[in-house]
Order: sequence, then structure tokens, then C-alpha cells
Amino acid sequence: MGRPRGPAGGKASGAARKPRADARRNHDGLLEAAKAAFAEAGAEASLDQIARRAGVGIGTLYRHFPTRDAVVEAVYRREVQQLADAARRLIDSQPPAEALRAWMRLFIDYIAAKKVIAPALKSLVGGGSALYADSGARINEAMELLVKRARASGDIRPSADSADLLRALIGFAYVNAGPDWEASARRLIDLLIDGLRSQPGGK
Amino acid sequence: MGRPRGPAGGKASGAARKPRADARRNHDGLLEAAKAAFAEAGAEASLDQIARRAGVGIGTLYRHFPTRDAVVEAVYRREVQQLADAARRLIDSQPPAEALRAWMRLFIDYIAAKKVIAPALKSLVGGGSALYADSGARINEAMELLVKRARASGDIRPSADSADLLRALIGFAYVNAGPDWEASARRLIDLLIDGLRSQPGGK
DNA sequence: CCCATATACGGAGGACCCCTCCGTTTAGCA
DNA sequence: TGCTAAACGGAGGGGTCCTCCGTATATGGG
Repeated sequence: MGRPRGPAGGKASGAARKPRADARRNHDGLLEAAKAAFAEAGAEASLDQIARRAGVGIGTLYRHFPTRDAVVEAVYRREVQQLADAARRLIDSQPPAEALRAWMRLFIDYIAAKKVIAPALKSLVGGGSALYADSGARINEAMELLVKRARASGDIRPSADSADLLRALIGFAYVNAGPDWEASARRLIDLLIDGLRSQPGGK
Repeated sequence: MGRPRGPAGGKASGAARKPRADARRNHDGLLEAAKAAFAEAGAEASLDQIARRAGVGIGTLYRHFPTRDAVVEAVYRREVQQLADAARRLIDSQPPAEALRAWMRLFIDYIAAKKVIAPALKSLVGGGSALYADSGARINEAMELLVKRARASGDIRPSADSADLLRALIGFAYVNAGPDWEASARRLIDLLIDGLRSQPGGK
């Protein structure tokens, strides 16, 4: 049958075709619209509305993002990356336990600014869809790095577990309503840090 | 004109009529069906299905419970009451800080058994509908009682705040997925207690 | 016992949501 | 420029929550 004649050209396998220009444009537009919609309406924002806002059909949205979770994940991948990077910065600029505290506070600030991130993280620590695995892993690594350093330096008890702390942090952040929730979360972080500094079961 | 002739009789205002027998029957049946449905399918169980299961129309369900939250609230009011009562029992049987720890663990056990309770409590600590106010208040009181005693006895730091701790507890409970979540929640409770026993900011 | 009427019932239907499917349009290589 | 693979878009199916209103019935005074 001869070689294929279409623009698909050769490249049997391996490098995928470069996406079409309109596809890329729509992809970006959808992300922008989703980001805005989530910030306004929380993670419950309707996908139909997001598509309309981006000026594309709902079908287009679903081709780019197979499920609503995929939209959320895509929107916040970048934010999560920033959060993870911050951990490395903090660890270089202050004592391990303080870096841990500072990062946890930063985490809370992030949730406050973009509430959508919380459900995404919940699925990390829980049984949610595997789509969040990537972002989740980054956060996990950041937390683990901070905890390891603090443990190694003797700042916190040796039994400190990074997964536990992450759960706690997500929990604090999840209860994100009421005028006082941010302050409350910060107090709770301080309480955890104090607990970590004391001896287990000690007075 | 004259005075009303129907069975409504006089009683212009004040004591409401006794509800009709069929109404009471349906109310109970709906609660039973809802309890079962929530236990099986979690808090997301469909109201249409609950109505069908109870053998009544969806309209009947909505007359008895104006919103889905009202159904959840009604179902779990009793469980919440038990939890609140447990606080009083615990406080009489062990030292204040230990009573606090034991109650927090009990709370986690409750969530594990009936996941539906969690969203209800979230709305307490957050901005949810006022329908949960009643159950929420009971839990709040229980926590406050425990914290006050422990503070008064000097077991925990004077700055301990019961609302903060309740937030934390709800947060731990909310992240209720993964095989390890209960154990993790218990470790975190211990960590909080250790923090509460230490001096703020102290080593 | 009967019957008038307040009370309760039930489900069709509206508004919204998520997601699928497929006929139509278009970008971009040859 | 022509043609084909890629991308588009929205109708529509199945689901949810909740409202509305015509119909049925429990109940207590006469």
C-alpha cells in the first residue's frame, strides 16, 4: 500500500506529532478559564461553564481533559511545583524545624488563595484517582525532605512521620471555612511543632 | 364566616396539632432508609433512592426534610449525642488529659464507623448550613468541657483552645482514606497531646 | 357514624450536572 | 493548492436535587 501520504508522514512510533496550533490555543484558554472559575466558585465550578468561558465547546474540554479531576490537576500542577520549590529554598535559609514550620504555613497560605488545591491533595493522602499522583508526589517529597533534615539535626523527635504530618496539614486546610480558619491552622501547626520537639509521652 | 369549622378547631396559636399517623410513620421509615443508605453508599447516597427504599414519593421526603443536609443531620443526631455523652463518662474515669485523648480517639472510631458524620461536622466548624448547628453545638460543648478540665488541672498549656482542637480532629478525620488513616489519626492525636503538655515555644 | 377539611401524599417536570458520540470544520504538509 | 488527519462543538442520554400542585386520606366535631 505504499507509504502513508497524509501529513502524518513517517515517524512510525516514538516522537508524537506536534499538536496543532488551534489545539494548543484551546488548551491554554481552557486552563486560563478553569483557573479563574475555580478561584471564583471553588472546585465545584461547572465544566460546562468553564468551556463556555473559554469560548469552546464542551466536547473540546473533554478531549483535552478526560475528567474534571484532570482539569483541576492541570490547573494546579504549577502551583504545587512552586510549593515544592519553596521547601528547598526554606531549608537553606533557616534551622530545620523552623523551615518545617514555615513551609507548613506557606501551605496554608496556598490553600487560602486557591481552595481548589485541597481536594487534589486529599486524594493524594487518600484513595483518590491516580491523576493527582504527580502533584501529590512532589508535595510528599518536599515534606519528607523537611522532616528528614529536622530529624537528622535532632530538632524534632525521631519518630516524626512525614506522611502523618502531611495528613494533618491537609486536614487543617480542609476545614477551610469560618473567619478564623487560617489563624487556627497556624496555631495548630505551632502546636504540632511543639509536640514534635518534646519527647514522646514526655511531660 | 363565623369560627372555623374544620378539625383544626380553635388553638389559634401555640401548641401545634399532633402530626397525622401516616406522617409519623413515613418520617420514621425515611430515617431508617436513610441510615441504611448512608451506611452503604456514604453521604452521597441519592435522595430519590432513599425515598424509593422507604416506599414513599420523593415529594414526601422533601416535605419532611427540606434539604439533603437535613436528612443527614436527622440521621446522625443520635450518634452525635452518644459521642457527647461519652465525654462526660470519660472525664469521670481518668485524668483530664487522658480523658481528652480518649475522647479524641473515640471520635475517630465514630467517623470510621459512619463516614457520613464527617461532612456534618465540617459544616459545624466552617460555614455550612445552620442545620447542623444543633449536633455541632453538642460536640463543641463536649470538647470544651474536656479542654477546660485539662487546662484547670494544669495537664495542658493554658493557651489550649477547644475550637482549634476540634478543627484539628475534624481535619484528621476528614482525610479518611487509605489503609492507614485511623492509625495515623491516632498518632497525630498523641502528637497534639504532647504539644499541649509542653510549654508554648519551649524546647 | 358521617363528612368536611386540614394535612399529607406522590411523581412529573424544570434546572443543572457530567460525560459520550459523531457529523462538520480546519490546520498544515506535500 | 489539495487532501487528510486532527480538532472542533453541541445535541443528547443519564444522573442529581428540588418544586409544584392535583389527589387521597386521617381525624375529630356534629
